[in-house]
Amino acid sequence: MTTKPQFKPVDEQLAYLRKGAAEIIREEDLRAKLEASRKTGKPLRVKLGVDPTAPDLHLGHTVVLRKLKHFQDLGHTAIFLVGDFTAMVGDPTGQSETRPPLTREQVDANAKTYLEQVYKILNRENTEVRYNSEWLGKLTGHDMIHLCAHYRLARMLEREDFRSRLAANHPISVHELLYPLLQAYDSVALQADVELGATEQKFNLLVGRDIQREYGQVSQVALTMPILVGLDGQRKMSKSLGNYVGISETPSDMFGKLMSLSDAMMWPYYDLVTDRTPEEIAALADEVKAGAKHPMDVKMSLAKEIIAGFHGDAAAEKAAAEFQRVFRDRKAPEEMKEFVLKPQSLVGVIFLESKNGDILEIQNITGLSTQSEKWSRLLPHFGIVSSASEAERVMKQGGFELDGNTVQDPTVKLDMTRPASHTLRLGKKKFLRIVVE
RNA sequence: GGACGGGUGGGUGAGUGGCUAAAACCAGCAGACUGUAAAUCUGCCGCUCCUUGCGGGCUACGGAGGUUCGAAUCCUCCCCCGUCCA
Repeated sequence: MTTKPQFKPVDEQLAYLRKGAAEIIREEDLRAKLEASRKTGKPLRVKLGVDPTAPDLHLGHTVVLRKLKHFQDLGHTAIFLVGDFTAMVGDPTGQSETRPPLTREQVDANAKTYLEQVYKILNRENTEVRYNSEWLGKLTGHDMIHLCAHYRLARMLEREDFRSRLAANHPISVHELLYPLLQAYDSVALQADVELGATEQKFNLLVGRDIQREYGQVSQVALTMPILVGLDGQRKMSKSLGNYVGISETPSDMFGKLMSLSDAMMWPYYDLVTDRTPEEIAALADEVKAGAKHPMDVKMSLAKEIIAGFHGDAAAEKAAAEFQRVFRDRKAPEEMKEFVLKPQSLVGVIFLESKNGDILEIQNITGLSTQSEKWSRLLPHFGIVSSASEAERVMKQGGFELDGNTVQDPTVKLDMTRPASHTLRLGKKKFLRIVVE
């Protein structure tokens, strides 16, 4: 029953693995490893390490995860490494120079939510999940010194982050120098054949090659994936920049965000977050160029494809239809956040009940039917603006619609005397339904 | 340990006693135009109150005090960052 795993021909595997990759160091090494594994029937050990610091995954994270999945598809061992120990060091990518150390509980919780999301891409059964505290936590002072002795400061400072920070007179803490070494040691502990990472990880991956050699192992292959540019078309996709598409977002949110990509930007997305082959993508691009296809339609296909991967085909179709409805036909979406208003007796208190049952009690709001009440004060409670000032601003600028009519006067009243359903629109994308009972 | 430079709104970064809620740029938001694009144009862009006005109040320039009618700007102490010397 247990037959030796059958690996595809090496050339075929290589072609698949090369797709979308920024760099493979070195490709000959990878070929050699693939050949050896095919001969012995022993799968390659492919490592991808993450910091359990960002529990909300977005498309940017999936680029490299998809590559890990490719290895998995080919029968190799996907090792998903949770850097619970290194999270305390913080990869010095310059973005956030000082990170507060995470507690054990935070790390565990983050790792758990991380994994749940990762399994939307990786095959749960065939994924080896490891935590690097397993071995890093056991290193003695002696071990640490031994590890550090294998690397030179000058080489460490070659790293772009360090170099530029040094040049710009920005602080570098000594412990940050440890990060690449610890990550490299992970590869030793796991006996990794291949390590994946974004291009910004190149330096760290290469340190892994050196350190493995120092510890008497065959150096891993470093495979880097391009960084996915965010929705703004400028900077790397990241949550803090707000230019991201989260993989747990609703289909319609994802759709809207993906459609806001500029036409030029959709091609890298086709490359990095869909399963289309480079040939297919090139053909599509030609058709658009020749005018045979409308860019918007091609972009819609892109959005549908991405969403289908996370939510299924039906949900993707629905999101597409919804998009047409709201933005092409300029109608309100079918589903939106809904609040139920219940005037309480004669006193000036209103209970807002959201659809999912949470009840928000708003004190001192004397009801939209009275003189003094203002929309600008109410809107922040619905969570669609952050402050009353902001709400008032948006209203003043004509970005507020009540039942299809632009309303600029914040004191306009809502008829609370009889039950009704009101649709409210703020800006381009924010909709809300208010039901008066 | 010594000498020097620096810490300003989400970011970069002006501002050396009132005219500064704080230039400029970026990001963000709204409107127009569109294919919800992108680009462009216009406006907004701390919080809050109302009589929505070039209105009132509050908060804000690392922290705590102080000088002054008045401080991001001056003084004292503290914290943090960097450079050079050792």
